[in-house]
Amino acid sequence: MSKIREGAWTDGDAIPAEESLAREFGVSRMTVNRAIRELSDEQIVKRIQGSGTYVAQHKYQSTLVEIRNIADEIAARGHQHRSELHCLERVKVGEVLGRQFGLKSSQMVFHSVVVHFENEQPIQVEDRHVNPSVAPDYMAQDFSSLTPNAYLMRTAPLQGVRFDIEACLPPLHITEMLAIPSTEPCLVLHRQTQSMGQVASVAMLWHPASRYRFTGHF
Amino acid sequence: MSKIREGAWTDGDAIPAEESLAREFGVSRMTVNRAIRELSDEQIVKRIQGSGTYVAQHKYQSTLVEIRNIADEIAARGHQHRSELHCLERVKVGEVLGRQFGLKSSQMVFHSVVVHFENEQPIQVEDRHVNPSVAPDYMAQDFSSLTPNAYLMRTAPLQGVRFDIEACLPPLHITEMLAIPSTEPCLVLHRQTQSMGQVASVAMLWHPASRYRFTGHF
DNA sequence: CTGCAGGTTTTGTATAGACAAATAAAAGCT
DNA sequence: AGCTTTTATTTGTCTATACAAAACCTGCAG
Repeated sequence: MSKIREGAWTDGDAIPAEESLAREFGVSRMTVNRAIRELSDEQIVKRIQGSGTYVAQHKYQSTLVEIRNIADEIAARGHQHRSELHCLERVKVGEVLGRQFGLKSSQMVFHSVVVHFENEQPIQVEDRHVNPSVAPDYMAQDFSSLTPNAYLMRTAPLQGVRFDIEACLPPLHITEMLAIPSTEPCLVLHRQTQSMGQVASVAMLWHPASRYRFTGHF
Repeated sequence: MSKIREGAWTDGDAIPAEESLAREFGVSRMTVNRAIRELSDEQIVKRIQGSGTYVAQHKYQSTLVEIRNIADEIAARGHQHRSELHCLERVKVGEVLGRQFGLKSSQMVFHSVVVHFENEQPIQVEDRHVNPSVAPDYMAQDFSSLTPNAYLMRTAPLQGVRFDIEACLPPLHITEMLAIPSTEPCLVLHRQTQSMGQVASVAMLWHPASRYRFTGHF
């Protein structure tokens, strides 16, 4: 009854009032109310009493690993975020990654390495491979002002995520970027995102054990 | 308006009809309908048109860290589970744990340490403290046949969970129980469960990095 | 006793109307 | 201009009623 907006006006900020929708579709306001309330339960729209209802950007999140910008996460803690681009290139995807992307090992993908700082302390190394057919302009982005994650989120609508978390003793180049001793373990989030029916991105996110943990509740 | 059942008739199978509830509380049937529908959305009750509404057993699970028995998890992989009880005692809760439990540091709690094996390989050290007022018979259980987790799940209805995941270099006694070198990091799940309005249990689950990872998708 | 038909109960959904509560906008005052 | 007060808009909630759909129950026919 009210799935018109799925493809249509997915803006960021406005929806007609209940009464106009009721008149437009020839149903009662209670019916519109319930429909919109259910959309609100699903976090698809946000309602503010006295103001109106606004479409919310879809925030895919699981209890634990919500797909959210590390920059936003740091900002939410009231801290300062900065990132350093260490690498941005086109590479052959290779055998192992190729299987994850569903590509032949000779095909090319984008590869970026970004280090994220929280209050000038390195907190995450983001080693990411991106499917060019999903984000063809990936290489042209300025990743000092926009994180790769944020760019992908806005470019390709997220359809699904697979991830796993493990503890690792990091290789040398990771310890250097994170400025930790080689004996300190890392918490590694391996994340594969899907978009437009393909694997959009495969990322390894390295966090120093002493400065990072995943947390959640329900 | 309809939180009567929280403490009351949590059976397995029956609730008065909407109309009787409406009469009982002096509200309209639509109001009752909405209230019960919301309970149904939360999976607290199950409704069958034409039949009635029945209270459902709660199944708490998150995408990643579903509160599930490690024994079941291992069985689901087609492997064999065995556990060793290393410790079962009453101890003073102390300062730090006391804060988590909301108890005074001099009060007593139960403490158990169990090592879980998958195909005879140690895979988890479960170091758990339990609130006696939630599970007074905890010490009398036979934890070789039933995991502490399984016992708590059946004894105390789960209301909420807080957890975090970190990477740690394990202390010596953990490396011994897991039979790993002292240089191997551990993936540590720290989990606090709530039940009957109190903190029921605080657990630290140690997993060797080489043999365990958390995984999920959505 | 079995099987089918019809009636009853119960949930599902929709409607029009009313008032409360929160926000936003406009008007008025200093 | 800056502030306060009033007004309008919009969502939140509840009500009483009506009919549809599914499951259940009862009685009748064979």
